[in-house]
Amino acid sequence: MRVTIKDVSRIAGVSIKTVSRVLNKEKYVSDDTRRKVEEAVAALNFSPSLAARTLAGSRSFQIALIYDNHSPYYIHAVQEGVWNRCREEGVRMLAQPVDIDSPTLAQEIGGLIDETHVDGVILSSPVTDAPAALEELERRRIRFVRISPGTNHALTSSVFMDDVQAADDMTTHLINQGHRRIGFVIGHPNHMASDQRHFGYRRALDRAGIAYEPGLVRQGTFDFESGMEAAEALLKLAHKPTAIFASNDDMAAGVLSYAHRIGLDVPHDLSVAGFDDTPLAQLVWPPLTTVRQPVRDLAYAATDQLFCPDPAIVHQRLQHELMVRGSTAPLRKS
Amino acid sequence: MRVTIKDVSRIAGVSIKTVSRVLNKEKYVSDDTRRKVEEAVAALNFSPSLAARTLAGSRSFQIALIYDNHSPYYIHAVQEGVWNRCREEGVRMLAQPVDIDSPTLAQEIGGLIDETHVDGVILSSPVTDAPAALEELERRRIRFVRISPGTNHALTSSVFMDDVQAADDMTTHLINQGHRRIGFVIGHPNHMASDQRHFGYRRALDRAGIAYEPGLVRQGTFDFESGMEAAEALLKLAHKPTAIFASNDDMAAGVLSYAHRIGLDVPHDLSVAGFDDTPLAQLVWPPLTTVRQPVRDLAYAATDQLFCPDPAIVHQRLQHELMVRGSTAPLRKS
DNA sequence: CCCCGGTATGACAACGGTGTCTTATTGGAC
DNA sequence: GTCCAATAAGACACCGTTGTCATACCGGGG
Repeated sequence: MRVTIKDVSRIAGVSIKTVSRVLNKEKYVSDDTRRKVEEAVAALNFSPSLAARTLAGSRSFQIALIYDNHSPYYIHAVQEGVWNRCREEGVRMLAQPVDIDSPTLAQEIGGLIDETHVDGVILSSPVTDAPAALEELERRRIRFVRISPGTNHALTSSVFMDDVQAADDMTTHLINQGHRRIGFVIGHPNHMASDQRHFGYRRALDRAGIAYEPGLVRQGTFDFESGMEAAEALLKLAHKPTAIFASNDDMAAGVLSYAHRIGLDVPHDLSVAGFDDTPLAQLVWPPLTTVRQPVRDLAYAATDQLFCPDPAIVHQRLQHELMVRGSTAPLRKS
Repeated sequence: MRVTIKDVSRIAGVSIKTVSRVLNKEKYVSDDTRRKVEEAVAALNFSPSLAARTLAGSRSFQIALIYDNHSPYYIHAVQEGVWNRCREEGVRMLAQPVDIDSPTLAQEIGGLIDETHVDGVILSSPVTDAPAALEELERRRIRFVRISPGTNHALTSSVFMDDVQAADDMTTHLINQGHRRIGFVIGHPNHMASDQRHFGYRRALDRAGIAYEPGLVRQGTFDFESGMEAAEALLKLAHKPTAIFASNDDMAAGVLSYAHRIGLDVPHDLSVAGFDDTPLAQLVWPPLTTVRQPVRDLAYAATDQLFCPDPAIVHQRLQHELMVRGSTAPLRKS
């Protein structure tokens, strides 16, 4: 029924163990033998049983990607990045959604590891900051890499981008266009990134010698709705902002929507900037100036680190990119 | 190091085999023994090795979800549905992205099955219609269920929704609001659903006694850009449509965007309808009237069928839902 | 009282590979 | 020519479960 190493070894005229050696690219196999085995493998279209390899060997050729993020775009990008690196390595990816607030989180992760013997784990934000998850992984002494962790940076290897710098860059972009009154919409309070983006905004203002005005800053929750509300509050001010920087694209879309509704012309009456460069950024009019998070690359780099034989703790920062589109423009001299 | 059945059996004071029986919920275990084993399992926090179960037994407690769809929303919803059903069953889900145009598609799928011994496969559209994939699965005699297949309906079990009826319903909704000149933007030619939605549009017109005008129908490609272009073409007609029905939300957003740019008031000057009910539908102004595809439910139902012990071929149709929002309105008497 | 089917449990091989150890064969340094 | 390290390949146990078969007990019908 199933094709096994035994069949391959028979065809190639060598021992089972030698076939195993070829499969695992071990040293001490003659070129001639290697070729014979490879031909037999191809002829039989043989794929080794992962279950058997896992049971007998010390590797499982599987890693787990654990996530709890409700943005399909983000998850999709992460999966793609991890998957791409896995494919190069001939390793399977187990995608594992979890609920970081679940009281059984540690148990679920522990069970996953015991059942599947995964060789390593990728943690995607915000699971990166769930203490229960981190403790469980530590206890099991399994290697893991975190994508965009918010806390405990020293703990493990991680890859991330600099949210502070990115928000600073965007704010500076607006300042360079002549804006002085720049509104800001803070992200969801649960997200580490929200604080960092807020801080980057302040830092850029400081450097430009512009006073930070709390009245120009509103709390949002990362959704469209909250962007609209923030825009309404900001644009009803007596001394209105000439630009609004929202901490993510959904909220920026909300700002845009409200601005249109009250008849403002974006970008000439009001510049609007977002963050994340989701597809949405190009599905609104005008297309949003925003910050591209290299999510796919982060995921790829994280997986790469997981496969790296050197177990040193490494922190890798990837570069963000300012995507300047139609929603921001130089301040009109009025 | 690792906790095994042996440890459990020692603690519980029974044989290895008996523990196995409890784990697999087999008959012929006394209540007393079962309880003892369950206590030992809990005490040791034992999770059985999937690799060993797979190797020794006839099941692998894993299924594969194979997809090649570039819409993150769709994939995410499918994964969620499949995952939810798997979790109930205590089965792992292997998410496997593929490229349906790859010449090695069959080999990849074959390799996946050989390596992982998955118990079954869920095929998500459009992999559902890749002959190479179907042949390979047939050859391996593995059970699989298809989500929204476009062809070969008789071949295997499947779950789907009625795209024709949904497009018919939406068109009828517009007709009921008094519209007679209804533009239509066809979806990507590679997608089976495109034809069906187009056909549903015609059917509704027919039934209402409205002539089908090819001039009111444009080819699109499911993306924002093509929606804008189609809108431009349609709205430059001497005898303009009063409503435009786009085959998906992205294109509808494009229509909306173009309409705004030329100063039309949606929905009073023009009604716009989409299809799919992606989150985008509520991130544009006004929010889109669209059709909700029950993607998550489809995926859940498909997985349920996969687990169903009865191997009969079943076709299950799930109900769509018309989401009437702000982008459509009764025709203004002018 | 004996036999039998239903219930409850254990012994043991097998699943398909890898880890470890052993053995044989080279080719170069002395 | 001898010795040794490097190279090449095989024998065999073992990984942690499940499938199969054997065994023992129990209660009821003849």
